[in-house]
Amino acid sequence: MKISHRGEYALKCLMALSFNYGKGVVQLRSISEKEGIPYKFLEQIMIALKQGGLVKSQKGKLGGYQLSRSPEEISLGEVIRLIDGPLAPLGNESELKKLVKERGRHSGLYAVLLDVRNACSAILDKQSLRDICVKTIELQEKGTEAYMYFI
Amino acid sequence: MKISHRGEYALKCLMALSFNYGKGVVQLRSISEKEGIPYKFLEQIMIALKQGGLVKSQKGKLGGYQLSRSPEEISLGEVIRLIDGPLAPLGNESELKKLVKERGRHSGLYAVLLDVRNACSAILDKQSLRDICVKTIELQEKGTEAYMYFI
DNA sequence: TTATATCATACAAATCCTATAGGAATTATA
DNA sequence: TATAATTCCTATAGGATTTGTATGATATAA
Ligand code: FES
Ligand code: FES
Repeated sequence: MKISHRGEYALKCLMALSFNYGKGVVQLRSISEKEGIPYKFLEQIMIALKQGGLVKSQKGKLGGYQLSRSPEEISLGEVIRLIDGPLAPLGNESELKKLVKERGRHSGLYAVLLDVRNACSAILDKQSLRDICVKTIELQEKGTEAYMYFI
Repeated sequence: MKISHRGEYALKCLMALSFNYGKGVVQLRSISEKEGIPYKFLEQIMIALKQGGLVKSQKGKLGGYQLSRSPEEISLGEVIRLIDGPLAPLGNESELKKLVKERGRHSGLYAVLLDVRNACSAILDKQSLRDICVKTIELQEKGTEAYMYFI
């Protein structure tokens, strides 16, 4: 698995929406500027996130985006799969399983790669956007409020 | 991390050399045909593996390649790093560590990505080429000898 | 001398990624 | 109603990366 710029932008943007969950919509312009993400590029990413059911939008003036579920119901794994594909170093879970079962000349190799994909999934499917918020806040120095986004 | 065709070819080729360790050199033509790897592409990959110190070559007629260390002294991690770069979903270990320590707006996110890279490294740096040989043989049906390469 | 292999570089083709552009549709507000 | 601000949608350019081919040089066993 590899996280592209596109994927990193998506994650950062969703973190911004997580910090603002329950406070209405946030506009892309604001996120784009704060995170240094090219505006028109971000627009495309958000369309994908919307089609994937992670965010919902409000059109028109004063429109914007918000999470469509609470941050604790969205895992990192779900985001990364949506934007950058399977969480495996090669192929995907079922493909790797098949290669192992075929018992070919490299089944041992694929078995280890399947272990890797399972280890990655175990972490990324467990960590929710909310967990990341908490972790980030914990990592801040006491007294700093760098994690505050748009309030 | 993502394993490219190039990386997969390298791993398969090194497995062939592992199964033949101690029996002299193996020629690329043979590996290329058996594994379905484009011959001239494989040549390039082998040069990289040689420069990385994983294999040594014998030139001229009856030449070929062999592992420069025993299969148990070469880890999957070392191979993948050499061909496809760092074992992290984003950047590399020291870069991720730095991003976490900076305590920026996304330190929590990078902390989890560092966990992922650590999980991947833990597996791939531990598994040696010999381990893969053993695993592959174990996965074969009794009586089959599909793992036998060039004997 | 010949056949066969590695070594090295250059380059072509295809694919993927990043980013930009232009405009349509929608909505709040003056 | 007019205007401004925003999401929505598609096309496409440019660049980077990956994959593979071509050509020839060099080394060595027979
Ligand atoms: S980071 Fe690629 S599968 Fe784990
Ligand atoms: S497979 Fe990409 S870092 Fe684990």
